[in-house]
Amino acid sequence: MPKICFLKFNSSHLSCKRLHFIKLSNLKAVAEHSKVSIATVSRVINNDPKVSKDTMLKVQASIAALEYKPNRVAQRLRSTSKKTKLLGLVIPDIQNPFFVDVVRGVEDYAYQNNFAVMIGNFGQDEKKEKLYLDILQSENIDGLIVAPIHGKDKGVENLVKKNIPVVCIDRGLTDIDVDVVKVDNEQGAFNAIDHLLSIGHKRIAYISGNFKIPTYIERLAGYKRALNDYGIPYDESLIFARDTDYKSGFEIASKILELKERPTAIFSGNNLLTLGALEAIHAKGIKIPEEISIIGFDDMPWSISLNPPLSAVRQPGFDMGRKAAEMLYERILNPNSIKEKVILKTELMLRKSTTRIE
Amino acid sequence: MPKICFLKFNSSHLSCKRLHFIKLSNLKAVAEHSKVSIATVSRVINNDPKVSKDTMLKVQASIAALEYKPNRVAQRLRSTSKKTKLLGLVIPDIQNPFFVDVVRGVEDYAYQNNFAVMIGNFGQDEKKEKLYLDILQSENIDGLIVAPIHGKDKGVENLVKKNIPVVCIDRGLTDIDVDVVKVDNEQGAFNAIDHLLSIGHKRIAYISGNFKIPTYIERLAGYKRALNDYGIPYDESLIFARDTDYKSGFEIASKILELKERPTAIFSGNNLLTLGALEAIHAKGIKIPEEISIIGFDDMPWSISLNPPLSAVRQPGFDMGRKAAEMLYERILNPNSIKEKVILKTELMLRKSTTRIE
DNA sequence: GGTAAAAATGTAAACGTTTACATTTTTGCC
DNA sequence: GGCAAAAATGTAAACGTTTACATTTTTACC
Repeated sequence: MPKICFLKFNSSHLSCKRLHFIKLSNLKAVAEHSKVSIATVSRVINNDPKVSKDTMLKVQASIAALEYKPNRVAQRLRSTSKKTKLLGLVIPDIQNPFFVDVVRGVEDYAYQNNFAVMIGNFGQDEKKEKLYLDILQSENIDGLIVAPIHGKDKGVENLVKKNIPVVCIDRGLTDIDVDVVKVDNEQGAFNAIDHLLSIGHKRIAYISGNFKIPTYIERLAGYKRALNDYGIPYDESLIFARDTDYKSGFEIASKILELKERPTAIFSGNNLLTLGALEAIHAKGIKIPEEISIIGFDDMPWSISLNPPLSAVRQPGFDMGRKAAEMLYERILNPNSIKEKVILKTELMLRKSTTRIE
Repeated sequence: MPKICFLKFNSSHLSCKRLHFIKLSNLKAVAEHSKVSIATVSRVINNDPKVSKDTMLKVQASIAALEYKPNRVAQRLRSTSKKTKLLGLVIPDIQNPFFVDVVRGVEDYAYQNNFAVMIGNFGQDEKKEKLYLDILQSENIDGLIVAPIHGKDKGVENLVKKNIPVVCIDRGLTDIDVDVVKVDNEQGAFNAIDHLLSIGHKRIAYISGNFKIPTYIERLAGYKRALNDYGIPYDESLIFARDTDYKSGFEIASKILELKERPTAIFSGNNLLTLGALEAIHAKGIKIPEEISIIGFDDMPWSISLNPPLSAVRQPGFDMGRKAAEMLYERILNPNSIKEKVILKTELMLRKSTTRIE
């Protein structure tokens, strides 16, 4: 870590002429300005059909003149559920470019539909996730998009039970019926391992995230299925699971590279793990793909600029976010319809980090 | 773009036993439960000293029993300014890992102080920025952290004029006095160019972001100063500015590489531009650093895993975010104190993407 | 035990909306 | 022009808090 230096200086040319507090205009002000009741103004704002064209125009003029913007807090307080236009989004790790894509997808939809988004990033910390869930509830959100910390996430379960619209992304909930948008993890992992096997690899290490997260269980299943298809016995000593971050990737890969019988390929379970593993491999001066092949789950925009260009299982993060937002909107409008599971396909992006052996 | 397939199926084992609508408890419920007035309950919640120990305990028991959580929306509506615990954060591009770090820094502070954060990502789209500023205002935020779209950002100026606490990050505002946390861009760029010059480069192309953004003007100044120190004339034909994204980086770099008299080094103005430029260079099969050197502004956690490990000017994004949040908190508590500018240092991270020539 | 001051509690009015209901105005028709 | 129905508008009560002020209870002291 670099030393950081805070240079402070104060702007001296300060002409602090008591800022005359500009009061935000409210319904009442508009009502007075256009000489109608606040109810009528409210109706104009909400496009209520039963207001005459004349008054509508008049009120709209006043709104423009006073630069009136409805107070969303009051709106939200008043109208319990519906049309308060606030979404919650709770994700495990905003450093993971995959979730950044998800955020962008959600935000894209939200922006188009005039929703605001309140984001909580819990960094796989269950207490933090709980806090964010509580806060979002107290903020009267219309609905929530969340990647539950694990399959039995009580916090998320509770929201669903309270009938708050919830859409899960990336991972579902095991004990409760809920809308989900996820990826076909099993098939995605299968494709990656299948490819490695097809080019001669037999000892393939798997750097996984924590197996409490359903995603990683599914990916392991794909790994096993591919092995099974090739008649290769499953060797548990090649499976490594810890946290889902850069550091773990680095440390696990370092350990793998020290193994007496070193695997010829690594499959790494997410973005950050892959990047950590790459650093470990480079640090030891081991050549990719000549000495070891690697495929990562999660593609990144700059995968092609890595050393070497990385082969990866691409997940459509943006689409996942956007679809989740769409589904949430549906759910808000229609709280009692049947819950839906949407499974998106992955795509194996073959680049230069894998090679045929033997 | 891969084709995306939506497999839909409905969960059939749906046991939709009319969820008995769990009503969230409110002050009134707690008051009744503990047989005091709502005012007293409110006092307990806000740690008002003038409530007797006995009642406090009694009320706290009721709060626990009913799982009461204060409604933040009502709190925010009622108490104009202060203690509503909501921050706005408006950033230009969440795909840029630098801003992700900033977000993390802000969120880190917010979490510790029980603030919620409402994020808007405007993608250098002025209309979108405007919308987010409006929304956040209507949400009665306590204060705003924002990277203004340019130095004369009217939207942000207006908020400041309305006396809403604002801290600018990454870039300031030219016409108005406001709190700012930024980086010494001029020196950062100077260091990079100085290093390139010191190892013999003379033709150094600069891929910049849009010069309406103050950051890029400052970086250009550093570029010029370094050139000047070495007595090398400034050649405007080596300066390229467009949008601040991956695509621009790719396209500009492609153009640079076609130049009859090709520069021996590239200095690229941000993260995404660098990544785009790298792809362009790799696409043409040009070797870094043998055939061309490159230094980027903005370091990334995985810079070391790029091909080759990238030399870069490191900005402390996390610290910037955290410091901004701290300053905003100060500003909220103390709206009329003197505005502050905090300038953080950059650090030149030398890796393998530059080499001595001649 | 009576008093005044201090401490604890309660009452009710805000905050800026939405909306059921009541009231007024307009319309169409004879 | 008178009438009923339809359309437009207004009134006032909510939503869940905070807080100034009023009231009650406790404390301390003689």
